[in-house]
Parts: sequence; structure tokens; C-alpha cells
Amino acid sequence: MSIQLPVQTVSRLCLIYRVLLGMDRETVLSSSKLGKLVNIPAHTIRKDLSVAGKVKSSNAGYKAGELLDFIKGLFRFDSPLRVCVAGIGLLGSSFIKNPVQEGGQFIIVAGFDTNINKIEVMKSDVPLFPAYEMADKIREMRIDLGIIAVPAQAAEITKERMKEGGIKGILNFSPAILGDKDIAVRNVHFAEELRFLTAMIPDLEKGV
Amino acid sequence: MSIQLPVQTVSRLCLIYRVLLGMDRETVLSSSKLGKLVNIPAHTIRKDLSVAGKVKSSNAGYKAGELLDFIKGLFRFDSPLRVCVAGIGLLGSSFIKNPVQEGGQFIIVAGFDTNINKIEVMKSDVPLFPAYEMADKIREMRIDLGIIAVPAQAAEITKERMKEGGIKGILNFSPAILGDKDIAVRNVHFAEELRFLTAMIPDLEKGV
DNA sequence: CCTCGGTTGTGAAATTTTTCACAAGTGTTA
DNA sequence: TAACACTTGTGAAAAATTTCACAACCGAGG
Repeated sequence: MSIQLPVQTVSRLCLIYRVLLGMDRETVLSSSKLGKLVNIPAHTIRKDLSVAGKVKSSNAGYKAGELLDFIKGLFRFDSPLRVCVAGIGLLGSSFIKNPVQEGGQFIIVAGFDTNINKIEVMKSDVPLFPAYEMADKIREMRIDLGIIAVPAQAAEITKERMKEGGIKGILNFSPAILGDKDIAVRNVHFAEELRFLTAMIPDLEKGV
Repeated sequence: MSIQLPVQTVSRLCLIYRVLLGMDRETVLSSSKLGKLVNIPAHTIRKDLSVAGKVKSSNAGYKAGELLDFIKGLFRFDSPLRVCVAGIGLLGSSFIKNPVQEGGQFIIVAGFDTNINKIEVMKSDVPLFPAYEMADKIREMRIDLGIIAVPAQAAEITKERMKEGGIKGILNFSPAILGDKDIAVRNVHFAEELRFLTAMIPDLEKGV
């Protein structure tokens, strides 16, 4: 269980988990069928499952439900995680208004913003608090994950507040690049995705 | 120039490009200083630059401006790219309303949606068109990149329409997993980022 | 001019990750 | 039962990537 899986393997298993979620549990999939759905070669999928510790069940394909349960157990996706959002701007509020529905795996339980007016004006089922209460509320509400959707200059302090509250992981949408030795941090940056895409295009000839 | 760089190297260079953009061109950076800013070991940065073909300039640090220009030239980030958005929902319209500002590298030039009403009602500086005109408009307006922000079931057909118009790369925010052998495709999925984060947390003890 | 602390660029080593190849298992059809 | 067309799991080979170590270089301060 605690053998450190290659990052790429983790990422691929998450992808597989996603397609399995939207699939009948009884569906039987071969590694090659599954591979076509997620754009991963069949042998890589088999290897990933192998190193992840998949125990032999049959040599005639995987039952979607069983595979789902295997990955769920492996990464402890079974119990729902409490998530908070820092920064109630356009992006932040979209998380609060349209919570992710992944089988109830994540529950948005709180929002934070430095702007008290915003907190009071905004209508929301999710309770909103001023930013300075962040550490306390995170501790109090036993929040596991944080989404940072604040401007770049506020990102670092937000991270620190979240850490102080004992958060375990951060998904950072601010333009700042965050990292931490104690907790897991993932940076997502839209413009950078576009840039990466551009860099990966083999023979781009620019428009006139 | 055409030597195929490792994907990871490309990704790291994009990250470095990002921090350089927000920095005075005259700033002098050593590989270790730069490394701290982007959370990459110094020797990895040096190696990346080395395989990317960086020519020796000095043995006393990198000038931010020069490094920026080097990466810009390497990936042809110099001329702006035309981008369109398919799906004028919450996410899609956020791209249209708050265009990314990365030094004018990307210009949102068109939006598409199947819902004609939405197109007529929405106020926007960016011209909006019905989805069935997508291929034609993309060709006509010489659009380079597409952002897909449509529901899962419409993702595949949207990709095909974009390809038909001759698009070079797609950033897919729909829950569908897209791939293509001809053009560059990048899938971004929020819930999956949370899931990956969860999977990467070493010793997560769930709340009560 | 010489030394010292700091720097880069890069072959070579070490490590990680992917790919391959195949023994062995399954289920169906006859 | 036998043959066949499929499948998995995995050790070993291959390939890709990261890390290391170090020669060569820079600039400042005597």
C-alpha cells in the first residue's frame, strides 16, 4: 500500500478512475478497450495495475466495478473529503455555485475572502468567512483540501493560512507558483496550459 | 530546433517562461535562484537549457530578458495566436470576458455555441457564432487554437469541427477525454486535479 | 595578476519509466 | 475434449529522464 507509485502511474490511474465512474459497474473491459478510452497503451495500463498491486482476478478482462473499487481502495477515494475555496472571485465562486459532482468524493464546505462585503452580499449554500478566520475555520471544520483562487500576491499568505489550519493538499489556480515540502500542492494555470499546448504543436506556422 | 524535447523539459521551460514574464528583463538569475522560484532543482534547469540548445552566454548567471527571448524563440512564442472558445457556459464565457493577458500571446477572436439565443443575448467584444459555422469560421479567421468548454457528449463532435477548420491545438475542459493523432490535445479536468492531489497526499487520515 | 566564491554546460552514471515478449489462464464453439 | 481467439500479469530489455561531478569560466577584491 505504501510503496511509492510513480507519479505518472498515479495520474493514469486517476484518469482510468474517471472513465470507470461514468460506466456501468458490470461492463467488462480489456486493457486494450480501456486503453482506447483513455489514450494509454494497453501494456502500460496492465503494468500500472501490476505495480499498484492488483491481484489476479481473471484472465478475461476487468469488471469495471471491481477495477473502480481497486483504485478507490488504493488511493482511499472511499470517504468524502472536505474542501474549502479561498477567493470568491469569478473562478472561486464557480466552484461554490457548481460543486464538482464526482460521486460525492469532494464536498465544498467553506469559502473565504478578504472582502467582507462580498461575503455578505453573495448568496450561497456554502458558508462564507473572512480570510483572517481561515486557519481557525479549517481546523474547526476539519477541512482536508484547499482551492486557492486569489490574486498572485495573496497566494503565499493564503497557503500559509491553510497550512496553519492543518490542510493536507492545495490546488492553486492563482498565477503564483506554490510549492511546499510538507503538503501536496498542485499548480494549475490556464495561460500556461495554452502555452504548453503551443510548445507541443510540432510544426506551427503562425497565421498571417 | 526540431530535436524533440522531452515533454517534461517543455513543461518546465514553460513554467520558467512564466516567472520570467513577470520580472524585470535586467534581473540576473543563477540556476539555483531560478530553481527556488519554480521548485525545480538547479541542475535540472541547467540540463533543460542545455538540451534545448542554449548557447553559452556567460558563466555568471542568466539575464532574465535573454532567457525569456531564448525560450520565446525556441517555442515560437513571439507572434500572437488566435484562439476560439466553444461553449459559452460559465467557464467558456469567463475566457471571453477575462481574456488571458500573457503579454498578448493569445487573442480570443471567436466564441461558438449551439444555443442561438445565448449568442444573441450575450454582450461581448468577441464575436459569437452558432456552432455549425465553426469549421468555416475557424478557417476564415485563421484560428490556431481552440478551447472546448462544452458538455461531455458534445466534446467529440466539437473536436471534429475544430479539426475540420484546421485548428492546431485544443485545450479541452469538458469531462470527455479527447485525444488525436494529428493535432495536439490537452485535457484539463478540475475534479481530476483534486483527485490526483488526494492520491499524492502521503498519509491522509480522513476527517471523522 | 592571482585567488576565491560563485557560476555554467555537459558527458557519464544512476535511476526511473516504458515497452516488449511470453507463459499461463479463460471462455466459447464444436 | 480440443482448438482457437482472446485475455492478464510480469520479469527482463530498452528507452527516457534525472542526477551527479567536474572542467572551464566570471568578476570582484585585493
